[in-house]
Amino acid sequence: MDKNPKRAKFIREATLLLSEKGYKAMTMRELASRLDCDKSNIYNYIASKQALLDQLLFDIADKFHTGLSEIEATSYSAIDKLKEVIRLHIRMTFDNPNKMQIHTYEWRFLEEDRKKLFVNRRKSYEAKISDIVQSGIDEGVFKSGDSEFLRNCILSSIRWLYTWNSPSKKNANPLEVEKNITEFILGGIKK
Amino acid sequence: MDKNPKRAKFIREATLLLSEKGYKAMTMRELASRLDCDKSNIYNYIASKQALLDQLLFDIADKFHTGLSEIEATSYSAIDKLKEVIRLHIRMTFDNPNKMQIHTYEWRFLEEDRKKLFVNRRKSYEAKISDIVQSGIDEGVFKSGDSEFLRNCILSSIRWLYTWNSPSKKNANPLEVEKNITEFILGGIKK
DNA sequence: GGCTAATATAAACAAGTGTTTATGTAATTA
DNA sequence: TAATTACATAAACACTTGTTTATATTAGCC
Repeated sequence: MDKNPKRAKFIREATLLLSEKGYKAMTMRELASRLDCDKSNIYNYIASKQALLDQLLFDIADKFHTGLSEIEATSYSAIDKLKEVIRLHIRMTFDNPNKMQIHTYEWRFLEEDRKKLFVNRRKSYEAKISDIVQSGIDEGVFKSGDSEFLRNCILSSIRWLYTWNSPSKKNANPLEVEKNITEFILGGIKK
Repeated sequence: MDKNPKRAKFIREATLLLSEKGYKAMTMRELASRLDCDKSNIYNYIASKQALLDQLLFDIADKFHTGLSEIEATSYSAIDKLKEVIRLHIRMTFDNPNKMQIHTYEWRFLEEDRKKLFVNRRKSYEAKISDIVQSGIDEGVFKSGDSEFLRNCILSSIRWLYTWNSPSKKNANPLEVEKNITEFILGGIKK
């Protein structure tokens, strides 16, 4: 993945610690001790603590955006597009729950300008999903309602997944989870 | 509410700042400047920053627990109990979105022992809701599935509400939101 | 081997943190 | 009026933070 294996290990450990402690509570000293090196050594790999957060957050955001672009480029129906969005989010979560946690919790600690950029991109991302929902309503396959409101319900239904650590998770594969969450979102829990 | 109006203002402002910045990023100095007083003055109202977080978190947790106890004490059907749980969460969110945000984000900054206690109580709270879902499945009114998994989907569908600040919120009253979210959880979005 | 770049170390810095102390003033109560 | 309580202020303390500097060591390459 990364040319440099030491740098890769650094990124891995930093991501882990960042998700464990949160940006403000994570210290360069603790990160260093996990990497068995001196704190000053970290700056061989990254310019600053803030740069680390920045890189991590925009990396994930980019993945979401390209993922959604691919979905938008298809000629799928609204319902199938939405299913693909659900799949995208679940895949990302299974791939790296820690990064997902960082993505949802830690963006507020970005520098002001970058934070604005991040929030704007997220807004535009979410707006596109609202559009999919809206077109589903227009097509008559989704119940009528505020598409923004529904989109929040939908994305929120998936967001908890990165916290999932119960015994029942062991037997869970992404495909099955995909099926179950899609069923919840589309049909609810009532028989 | 509070006998002491100054103390009440302090609590209000502290809650606000805590939800804005997060526990680690909130400083006693900034809190003081918002209250137009010296930092040392704060300690007339609260023993420590940690005590403030602690009080806030366990206050909300207690409200959830007593709320749920009242629901459990009824002879309602599973579906009506669940509806009441949804109502409880939405009411709490409308009453104080900032406190709700703190409740979901900031518990990890509790001292080790109190954190354990908090997490255990939350687990037991959530287990009770799983039980309601499970009994709904047993009664045959809910689709079959992992009750823990479904409970997470359900609670998550509501959790985003405290972030709600779009224009469409202005015309929203809790009752209507209650109806819409309940509809989403029970019946999904598909027609 | 010699050179360049990557990595390691230890010490220091400047800024910020929660909290305490000591001292004062205003308000309330007796 | 006197005594007690509530509130205010300024200075200091002890500690932690991210980051830099200067220097040493190692590794890869010609």
